[in-house]
This record gives sequence, structure tokens and C-alpha cells, in this order.
Amino acid sequence: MKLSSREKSILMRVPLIGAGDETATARFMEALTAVTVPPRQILFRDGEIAEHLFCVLNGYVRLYRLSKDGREADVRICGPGDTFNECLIFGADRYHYNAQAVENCTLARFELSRIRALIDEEPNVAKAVVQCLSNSLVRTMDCVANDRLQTATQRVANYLIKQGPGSATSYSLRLPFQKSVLAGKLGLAPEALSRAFSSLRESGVIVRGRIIQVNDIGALKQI
Amino acid sequence: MKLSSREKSILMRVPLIGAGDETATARFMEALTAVTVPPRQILFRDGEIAEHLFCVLNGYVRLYRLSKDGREADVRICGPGDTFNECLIFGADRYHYNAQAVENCTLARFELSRIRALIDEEPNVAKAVVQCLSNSLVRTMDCVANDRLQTATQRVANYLIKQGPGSATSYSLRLPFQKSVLAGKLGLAPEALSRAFSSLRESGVIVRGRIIQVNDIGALKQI
DNA sequence: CGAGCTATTGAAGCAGATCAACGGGGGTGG
DNA sequence: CCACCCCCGTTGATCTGCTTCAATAGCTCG
Repeated sequence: MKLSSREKSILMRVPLIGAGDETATARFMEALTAVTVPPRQILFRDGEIAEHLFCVLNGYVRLYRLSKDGREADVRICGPGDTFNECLIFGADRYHYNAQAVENCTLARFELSRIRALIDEEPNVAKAVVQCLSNSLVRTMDCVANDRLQTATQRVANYLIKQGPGSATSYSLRLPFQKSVLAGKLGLAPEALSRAFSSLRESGVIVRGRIIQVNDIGALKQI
Repeated sequence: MKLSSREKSILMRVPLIGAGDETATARFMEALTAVTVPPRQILFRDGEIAEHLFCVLNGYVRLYRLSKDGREADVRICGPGDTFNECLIFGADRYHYNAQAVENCTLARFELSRIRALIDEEPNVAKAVVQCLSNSLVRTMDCVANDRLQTATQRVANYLIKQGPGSATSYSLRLPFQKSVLAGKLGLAPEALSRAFSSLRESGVIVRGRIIQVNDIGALKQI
């Protein structure tokens, strides 16, 4: 399968792939298999033998775990440019979560064994892996802390701030996925997300479909 | 400061240090500074420039974050043999959490810059770092999932199962720290931990001080 | 234009946090 | 060694926030 130029440029910007020298990047590019998956397709399941590292090129993928009674909890939502399963390169030999495409997705898939071989030849790749893992770890720790410290409304406000341009006191953004996905990402039931949005209305947040208008970042930061 | 033989043997068993060849291990041993800290001492604070990687030799260290209103949430409890701050080797240049000694602690401290230099010379150390980070990441993701899926009682039962010998249907164990620390580790208020223990009584869990008697693992696993 | 899914809103239930009071155990000082 | 005291842990009561269930409204896509 052939990659579009957009997809190639995403890959080149992924830290893991574009960070090393040209030969390392080339080795990555020749090792990948492009796959497309329909909405709700399961990529792999918790407990299966781990075979692949993935990079999302298009669409979104949910990484989630199941409780004994069948409830689901997302541990991460991956979008274009995100890689996942770096923790399996020199870690456990089985997946530690389920992965499901949220919508139509295209992904780059790499065999873990080839990545391992590549690392042995290119020490810089190991550094890039360390960087990826460090970022993932920090973000996941943030997630634990936020879950334990913040209310639903605060989590949503936080999300809007992080997505914002950083400058500008007001802006609008379009959610890249359904609200139910955002709810899962924030560890909320969809209803709780909806209520959080409506309680943010009095802080100048206007929601219409996937479009969210933020009128006053300062107000959000104070919540 | 001089290390006891117990402390040396802990260090040798730490994956990061003992995994590589002998020269790498020796480099670690000569790079370390041993420090002892009194209870409640802060090792570093969130946002400060990151300087050190740590390995706990004795006692326990809390890694935690603060909310804007001053509440604390633990992201990890580190005991003898645990290392922390690997995520700063090739990651951010500032700490992402506070670290506080829970009791009298002895720690091995390494300058991050020396670890970086060591990695450049010994590629195997990079692999060990990847392994450490992978384990941390998986455990932290477990934490997110458990926080979102499990009740207080389930989390405590889970902890007792993980600490158990794995074999034997009944056993007793001694908590290595105060109950309030365990509560924080599990993301609970101390009162909630207490209530969880008393609701586990009917599943054959008997608590007397720090000693916990588990009569029926099977019953715990079903909760 | 209609069918089915997504999102919102209301009402009820529950889990855990918080506040307050009490009991007990361990450590310290006498 | 004993006694005291402080702090940890427990228990009860209340409160808040989120989930769950249910019904309705709005989108989107055939």
C-alpha cells in the first residue's frame, strides 16, 4: 500500500522516526507496513502476544482496558503523529491494553523485532525511544494526578487550555473526534462531559456541535 | 558517605545499574552520591531544574503533585530498589512532581549529566533505561485504568493480591509503610482505606496494626 | 426524508471526600 | 520501666460529584 505525501510528512515528523540520521529514518520507512482499518476495528487485545509498534497517520485510536465486569477505561487516545507500543520494544512480550480504531484510520505498523534489530545498529534510535517513553510516562503521570485532583469541569477546562493556541485570550477550536471519545479520554461518562460543558458556559465557553468557542482563557485557568 | 553491604547489593540488583556489563556498573557506582534524609524532607519540587536521578536504598519516597488549592496526589511510592527520574534523562529539563521522604531514607543520587555521558559510551545502558521506562509506563497506565475501573475495596484487594506470595491460598504480610501512605498510593483518603479494610473483613482479611492476614486469596480475586 | 446513532437534560443512587470525635499504640521523657 | 502524650487510625455523619438510568432532541448518513 502506498502512502500519501501527507502521511509521509507526518512520519518524518514523528520523533522516533525523524530524530536519527537519514539511514535510520530510511530503515524505518522500509520496515513499515501501512494498514487501514474501519471504525470500531480492534487492532489487538490485552494479553495477546505483542508483535507491532504503531504510528497513527490518520484518524484516532483508543487504547483501553477492561474491568472484570466488562466496563472500559481509556488509558490513551492516539491521533496523527502519535506512536504507541514503544513500551513493548524492551518490555513485556504481551500487550497491556486493547486498541480500537475510533473511526476510519490509516496506520504505519512496524514489527517489534525489526525495531529491536535497528536499535542494535543505530544507538541514536534508542535515545529516541527513551524520549518517546519519557514523554508518554510524564503525560500518563499527569493523567493520574489530574484524575485524582481535578473535577470534571476542571479537566475539561484544562483540555481546552492545552488545545488552545497559547497566545490569544479567545479562540475557537474544532474537536478532532466525537465527544464520547473526549469523555473517555478525560475519564468521564459522556453525560458528565456534557454537564461540564454547560457549567463552563458561564465562563464564556460556547459549544455548538464539534465547534467550541473559548472567550476568556483567564476564566478557564481560574477554575 | 559509605554504603552498607545491604545497600550495595540492592544497587547491584537494580535493572538500570546491574544490567549492563561490569564497566557500566562500575561507572554507576563511582558516579553515585549517597544521601540520607529525615522524615518529611523534600528532595525536590515540581518545576525546579532537574539535576538528579535517584535510587532508593532504604525507606520510602513519595512522588506527588499539588493542585492549585494545595491538595496532594501521589503519583508513585518508591521503595528500596526503585529508581525515579529516568524520564528526565532525555526528556524535560524540569521535575514534573515533588519528592518527599516518608521516613528516614538513604538514597543513591546520580547527576543526570553523568548518566547521559555514560549512555553515549555504553549503548547497553540505553536499553536498560528503555526497560525501566517501559515498566514505569505500564505500571502508571495500570494505575490510570485501576483508578477509573475499580472501587476502593477492589484496589485494596488488588494490592493484597499483588503483594502476596502468589502461591499459597492464605498468608500474612506486614505493610512496609504507614496506612496513610498506602491510602495515598491507591488514590484514597485514609478513611476510605480504613473502610475498605473493614469491608474486606468478610472476605477473610484481618488487620492488626501493620500486619495483614489474608485467609482466602480466591475471595479477594472475586471482588 | 427517515433511521439510527450522538448528545443533552433530568432524576435517582452511590461512592468517596470531608469534617468531627474518639480510641489506641508507639515513642519519648522522666 | 512506667507514664504520658501525640499522632495514627478508626468510626460515624454529612456532603459533593459522578455514574447510571431514562427520555428527548439533534446530527449525520444512507
